[in-house]
Amino acid sequence: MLPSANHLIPGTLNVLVLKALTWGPLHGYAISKWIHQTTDDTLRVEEGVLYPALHRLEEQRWIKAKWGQNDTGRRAKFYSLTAIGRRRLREEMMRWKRSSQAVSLILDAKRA
Amino acid sequence: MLPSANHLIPGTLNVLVLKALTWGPLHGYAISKWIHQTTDDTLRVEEGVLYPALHRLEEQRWIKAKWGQNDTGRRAKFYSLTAIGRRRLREEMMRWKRSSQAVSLILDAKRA
DNA sequence: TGTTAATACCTATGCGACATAGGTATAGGA
DNA sequence: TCCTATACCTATGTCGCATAGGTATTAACA
Repeated sequence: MLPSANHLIPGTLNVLVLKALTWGPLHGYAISKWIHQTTDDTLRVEEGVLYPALHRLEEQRWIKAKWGQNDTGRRAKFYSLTAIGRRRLREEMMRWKRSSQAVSLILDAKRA
Repeated sequence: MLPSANHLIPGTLNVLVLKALTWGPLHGYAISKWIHQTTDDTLRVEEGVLYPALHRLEEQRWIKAKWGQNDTGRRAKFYSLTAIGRRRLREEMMRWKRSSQAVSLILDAKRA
C-alpha cells in the first residue's frame, strides 16, 4: 500500500456525494467517476466505501433512490437530493470550510 | 451532543501535533491549548484523544518525550520532534494540502 | 467465438481513530 | 475550604474507511 494513495479525508465523503447530486440525479458509479475526474485522480472513492455510504445517506433521508436507466439503456439506481439533504449539504459545506481553514491556519502558522 | 461541536477532521491530529512541536518542545497540555487558541476555539483536542495520540507518535519515533518542568516548576512531559517526525510533517502537510484542495475543488464546483 | 475490460451493483471483515467518560494528582485562588 | 486550572492517564464504544471479495450485463477485441 503506497503511503500516498488516493485516500479520502475521513468525514468528507458525505458532503462530496451530496455535492455531486446537485448536478441532478446520478447513479453510484457516476458519482464515483465524477469525484475521481473532478479531482484529477486525487480523490478516489472505492465502491466498497461508496455503496454503503449511499445506503446510509438514503436511510437518513438525505438522498432518495430510484431505479432507472442510463444513456445506454442499462439499469442503474439513481440518487437525488431530498430537501433535508440540501440543507445538510449547506451545513456540511460550512463545517468543512470552517474546519479546514482552522487546520490550514495551524499548518501555515509562522514564527513571529 | 451538538451537531457542530469542535470536532477534529479525522486524520489531521498527527499533523497538528507535529506542527505544534516546531515551536520547540511542548507538553501535552500546552499542545492542546495551542491548537485550541490558534484556531480561535474552532478545533478542540480532548485529552482522551491527545494523550493516546502522543503515545502513538512516540512509539513510531516521530516524537520523543522527556520529563521536565514547566515555568511554575511543575512536572510535565515535554515532547519534541525527531528527524523522522520532521520529515513526516513535511509529507503530511503536502498530503493535507493536496487532499483538502481536492475537496474544495469539488465543493466549489459550479455549473458550466 | 471466446475472453477481457468496463459498467453497475452489492456484502463482509478488520482496524484505526476519534468521542466520551471516567480516573489521579498538584497548585492556586476565592 | 472548595473549586478551578493544570497535567497526566486509561477504558470503552462507535463509526467510517480500506480492503477484499462477489454477481451480472454490456462492449470491445483478439
